[in-house]
Amino acid sequence: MAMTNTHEPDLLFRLLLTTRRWRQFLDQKILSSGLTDATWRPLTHLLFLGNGINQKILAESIGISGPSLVRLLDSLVAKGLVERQEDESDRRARKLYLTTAGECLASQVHQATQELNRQILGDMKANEEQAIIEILQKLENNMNTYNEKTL
Amino acid sequence: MAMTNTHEPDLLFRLLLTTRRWRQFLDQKILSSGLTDATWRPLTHLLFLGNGINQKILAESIGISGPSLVRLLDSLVAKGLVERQEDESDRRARKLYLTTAGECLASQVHQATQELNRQILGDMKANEEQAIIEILQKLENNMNTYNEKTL
DNA sequence: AAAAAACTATTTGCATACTAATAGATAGTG
DNA sequence: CACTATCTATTAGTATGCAAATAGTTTTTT
Repeated sequence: MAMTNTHEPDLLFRLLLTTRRWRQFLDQKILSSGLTDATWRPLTHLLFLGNGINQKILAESIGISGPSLVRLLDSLVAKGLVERQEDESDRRARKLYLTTAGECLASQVHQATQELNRQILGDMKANEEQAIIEILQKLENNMNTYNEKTL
Repeated sequence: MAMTNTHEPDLLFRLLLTTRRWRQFLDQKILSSGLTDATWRPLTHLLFLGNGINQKILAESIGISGPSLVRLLDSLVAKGLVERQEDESDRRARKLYLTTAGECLASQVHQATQELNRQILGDMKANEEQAIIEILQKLENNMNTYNEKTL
């Protein structure tokens, strides 16, 4: 079946490749600073969301599911970077706290990622960046409406 | 340490979220057509690259590593959709072939993904799409030069 | 031709994501 | 009050990606 090749790589496939590449890039650089793989994101988000938040809140902020976060936190707790404390007012929940070491490392990692992101973004203009963000938002909206349409 | 929240989500994080979302969206729809998760991509790429190619070529086309492809192929072979045949001219390599069932399914899945992609892209203009592709290319370039600079 | 280097595919072990099912706690309703 | 809903976190099982190490085959070099 001699299929003539009209297989232009589509936009979404390119998005997948570049995003995966970027993630590996960032992970590789951060890893050399001592933290394993991508567990750095809970740290930096916790730094900015503030101590005492729920796991649920943190998971939403990172954009992963609850169960996915549990293992990352297990690892961070084992490293002495994060603590789980029982919530007196709601005994289902656990409040999250950065330890001193965790806070320090979170700050370092945040600086490092910001610096790397600046390198990757290069001389991108603010309006270019804004344009992409709007398009990404449009993609999200289209997926949402498609789901609603076919539920 | 009351950190005031200036934690605007950066572009690259948004890319990650939207791409993950899109991938899950596509997988969910394709899954309902019978194929598991994201093993559909080797099928469609094989359809367009043509029968008789190496695993290495296919892996590059999909943008994953060799070892990552092995398992996907194992699964596809077990389902009777793909065959591995020894290459007479190079006995290290294996040539890949779609079975009749595989070819049929690949074609169906390709149509389905194209249709879904159209839905997700919505009314996006060709120049908008081109703009993003160029920006993604720029990001790739910046990562490459950064790596060369710091090797 | 013999030795060294490179290449293709695989296996193994690890990291990270998901869903589904479970335990425990709270909230809402009759 | 009791019963049901729901919510938070966890565990278990599955899927997909990687890098490193291995086996077998070329290819290149000496």
